[in-house]
Amino acid sequence: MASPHKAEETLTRNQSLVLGQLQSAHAPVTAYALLDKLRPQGFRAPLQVYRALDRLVALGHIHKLESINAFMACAHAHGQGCQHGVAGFAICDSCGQVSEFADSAIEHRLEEWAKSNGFRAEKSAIELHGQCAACASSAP
Amino acid sequence: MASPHKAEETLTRNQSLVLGQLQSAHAPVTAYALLDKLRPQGFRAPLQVYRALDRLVALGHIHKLESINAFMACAHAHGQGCQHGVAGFAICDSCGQVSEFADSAIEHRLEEWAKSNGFRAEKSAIELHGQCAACASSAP
DNA sequence: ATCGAAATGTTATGTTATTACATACGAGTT
DNA sequence: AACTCGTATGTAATAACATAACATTTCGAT
Repeated sequence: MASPHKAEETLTRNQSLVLGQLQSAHAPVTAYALLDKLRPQGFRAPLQVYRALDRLVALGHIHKLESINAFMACAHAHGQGCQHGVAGFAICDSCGQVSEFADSAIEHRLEEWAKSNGFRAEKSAIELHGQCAACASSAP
Repeated sequence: MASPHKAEETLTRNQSLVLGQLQSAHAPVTAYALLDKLRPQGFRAPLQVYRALDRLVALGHIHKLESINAFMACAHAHGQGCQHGVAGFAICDSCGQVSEFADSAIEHRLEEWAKSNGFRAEKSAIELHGQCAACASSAP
């Protein structure tokens, strides 16, 4: 449930390129936007992006934001097999900025629910929508 | 944040048809599946479904499951403007069954996070994936 | 060197969702 | 009835997101 990822493995060229793009963007990016950004590096088809994304998600390097069909580099350092638990995301519908957060109490409650209902949880998505502090104050 | 919905209003024909389908299905249904089921009633285009879905979500009668692009009738009664808080969903990846749950502790933690970060939350999506009790026991 | 697994490249297609614009319907008014 | 305003509908086209199927290449282990 805590979705630990596999030990650090060397990434392939495509995976590194995609991860690099996501790390330098400081906001979520869609698969097709990544494709466009990587055309200069030889990317030509959606699958090249989706395959890299799948792997990077599995390794825990990036997150998929299900409610906006976009991907973000994980906010936590990934030096040597970091493991962190359930991640939550607060997505600003005005400016697109996303904050990643972790809350062990939430994780705990989800585990409790799963346990008492016999549900074997493997992954989770927790996404808030609204307005970030900056946007909320500029558009009251 | 608790996403209360508007007072009960009479639904239009299209909205009633879509809601009816979702209530009789006891599992999530995609927009295009709804379209196919409603062709006998005269539905011909995706927009007819999407417009009804948008309204039903806004009224709180149904939920969108962001991680599977499907919709479900709200598990709670909707007699006269019921209001319930943040809903969570446990989605079985084996059989497709979904359990809706509410957890005030989780809601509280999300509100805390929003408050301390100045985030004005308007809606939330909490979705677990894994195996339901039945599937977990039959495929250990 | 050669074998097999994993990664990649390529084309086509499937699935989900929206834009843009035209038309119809219902309530309130004159 | 005719008028108008707001909401709901109908329709066509297209945009955006994602995968299937299959051929080819790469690369480590033998």
